[in-house]
Amino acid sequence: MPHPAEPPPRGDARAEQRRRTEARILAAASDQFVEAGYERTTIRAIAQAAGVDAGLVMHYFGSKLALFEQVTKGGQLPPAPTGPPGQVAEQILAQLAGSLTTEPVRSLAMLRSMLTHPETTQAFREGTQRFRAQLAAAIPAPDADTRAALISALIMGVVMDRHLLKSGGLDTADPDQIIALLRPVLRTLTTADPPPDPA
Amino acid sequence: MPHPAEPPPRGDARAEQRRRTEARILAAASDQFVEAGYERTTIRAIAQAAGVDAGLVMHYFGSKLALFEQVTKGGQLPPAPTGPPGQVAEQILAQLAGSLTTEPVRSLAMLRSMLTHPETTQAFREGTQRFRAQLAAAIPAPDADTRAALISALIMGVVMDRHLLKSGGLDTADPDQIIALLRPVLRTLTTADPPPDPA
DNA sequence: GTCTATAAACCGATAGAC
DNA sequence: GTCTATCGGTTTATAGAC
Repeated sequence: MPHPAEPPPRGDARAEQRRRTEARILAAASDQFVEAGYERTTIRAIAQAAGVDAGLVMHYFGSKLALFEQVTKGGQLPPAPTGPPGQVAEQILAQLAGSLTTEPVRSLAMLRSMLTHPETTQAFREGTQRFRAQLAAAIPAPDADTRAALISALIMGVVMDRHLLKSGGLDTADPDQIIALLRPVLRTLTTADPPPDPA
Repeated sequence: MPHPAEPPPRGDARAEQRRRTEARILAAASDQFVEAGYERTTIRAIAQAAGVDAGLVMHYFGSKLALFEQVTKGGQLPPAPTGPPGQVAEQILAQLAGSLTTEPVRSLAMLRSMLTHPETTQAFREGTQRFRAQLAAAIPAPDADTRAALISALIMGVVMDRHLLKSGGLDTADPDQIIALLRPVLRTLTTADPPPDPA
């Protein structure tokens, strides 16, 4: 990834240095926010972890909230589960399988502060609403809304337990086993009829 | 103290007055902790909501942490899902039905601060582990541990979305509808293997 | 570009008056 | 039993030196 938008003119050591320290601060901030949440994370701790001064962090990002929003920017729920009704379950399972192995840092930062930081609560709420709406549209059932809400809550609980709570249940389990156990569950929730009647 | 939990003998207006204000403070603290979590809740705000001074709150409960522990004391997950393997699903559904309607204040206070307050994280972790162990013992399957962990995560996600996140999905849904939709899900997770899907 | 010094606000907790 | 006054610590954020 050479230069995405603004290619630094050749030999501009200043801008390059700034870009590096800024990235280092951002990485340190991500770790802290994911680990301790918004309130308990301090600018001082971020600066220390990044090897710089606290004033510099403020000078780059303006405020603690702005830095947090930079970290969580784009950390929404996965795009969309649109598709043919029969394949919705498999699409969700594929997305979840990815979430179980590779940790989406932005999403984890949002998840951690979801319950205690008002702005994050609202952001997550809106993301969940969009996710549910699209998912419900792909479920052919009169109570599709509630089904989509349950699937959303299930995914949230699973990801949260595995990556944040680490209670010893899902964080040590095999992802393939989790997916295999959730397959019939998601089939049940995404299809209308409980009795197996393939006609 | 001769009578710790006993009602004041008779005519002891002082003790009665104290008991009342103490209960008022405790109620205000519960509200604040459930609503805003441990970090954002302040002793001053609790005192103001209770109509007393901040110093009095400290004088009664000693510290903010002690007050929080008083609020969350006994706010664990429901006791135990022991029983015959065929009835485990129904027992869980019955417990969950109760959690959906009547709000367990102590549990909600724990849930709110579960991700951001270290002591609460640990307490919830231990409670979850006990719950999972007992549940897994009642599931006749080689991967009972993972099944129990998924059920635990599902319950957590559902209760959290309904009472805390209030994203508009499960908080507005009918409890009976939620239970009905989760019945086949829990049957699937608590029984080893229904006959493979009809092809 | 980076750091030092400091301002301004808020917190939990303590001591003591009434 | 309840409240006033205050201490000591931590926080974000700002202003300016190097």
